[in-house]
Amino acid sequence: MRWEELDREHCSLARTLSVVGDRWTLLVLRECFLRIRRFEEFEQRLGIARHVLADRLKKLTEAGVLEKIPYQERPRREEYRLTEKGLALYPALLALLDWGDEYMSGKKGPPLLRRHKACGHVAHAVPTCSECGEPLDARAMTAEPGPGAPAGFVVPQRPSKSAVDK
Amino acid sequence: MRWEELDREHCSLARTLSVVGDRWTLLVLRECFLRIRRFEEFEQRLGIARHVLADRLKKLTEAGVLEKIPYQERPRREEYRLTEKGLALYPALLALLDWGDEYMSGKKGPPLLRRHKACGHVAHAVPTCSECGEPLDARAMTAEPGPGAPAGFVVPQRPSKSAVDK
DNA sequence: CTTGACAAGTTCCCTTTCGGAACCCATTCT
DNA sequence: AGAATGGGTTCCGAAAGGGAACTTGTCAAG
Repeated sequence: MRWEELDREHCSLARTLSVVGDRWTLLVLRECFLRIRRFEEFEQRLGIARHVLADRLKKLTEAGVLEKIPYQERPRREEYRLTEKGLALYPALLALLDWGDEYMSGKKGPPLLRRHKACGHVAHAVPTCSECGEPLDARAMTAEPGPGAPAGFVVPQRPSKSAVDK
Repeated sequence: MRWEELDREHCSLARTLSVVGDRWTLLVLRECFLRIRRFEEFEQRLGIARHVLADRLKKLTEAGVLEKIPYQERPRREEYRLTEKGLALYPALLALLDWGDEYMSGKKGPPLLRRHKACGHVAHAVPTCSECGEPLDARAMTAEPGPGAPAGFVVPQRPSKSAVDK
């Protein structure tokens, strides 16, 4: 399977990854959420090769995650800003960040803390059920085919037949 | 910046991406959460080149996200299972999945629905504040240096100086 | 008028990684 | 003995990435 085929997969994760599932893309988005908007700023902060940066910004723009907004004419210069679609990636970034804080920090602890403006506490994100509000974990959900499922789609429900689930 | 340098970055997102920030790795993890555990199963379901799969499984195992568990001796065969550290990636996968459902589904809607066992409803994840329980979005948080911050670390707080924030 | 600076790319070359297919190896089945 | 099974490794050509130099449009300084 190639990159270009990913977005035709019948899987929302695969489709998401066709947009953001790349080495640099999520780091570019991290910068966007930190209010970085200009080509040179991205380049200097990330140490990314310029043509790779140009490619990622172009793809993110085409995907509707970023938009180019002119901030001056003559010479025309544009900066990149998150769209609504891009802002909606925040929960995903936050979840990855929280995992890194928890499992990848050194002895000293996480390098960056996030404080919830509304309550004033240093906080992390807890995924909760949109319907009942209870916290969710890996085993709290079951999968089932949805309206966009291809014909004959099967959701694997059990471990490999000869394996005994612990 | 190269791959190998990513895990030395003072950023939890970069460190997380040094483990899972690759084209295939998150798809391998998707399969893990669907209870796929064996080399051949991963290969057939993903259509990934075998040596790339071997490499990703090795790296995930070394990172402590998966562990190899023997399911038979003579010949010795092992399968890959999520560790606690791996299971803790569920919120991140779920957030990416939900974003894909929302923004990348075709007209027909998402291909796979997730039902919350506890309440019985089809649901998605809502990130909420660990301290006050309110839902979080992109602008609800501020960043500040934490205990693991490098000396002289600066959190960008404002847009580029000449830009007017909309 | 020429030179320089700036921002945002683009081009070039060389190295690394990937996709696809073939091959390997220990063990069991027929 | 020969084929099958599971989990890899090896090889090749193609694609992507790293790094540096070059381009373009415009203004400001000398």
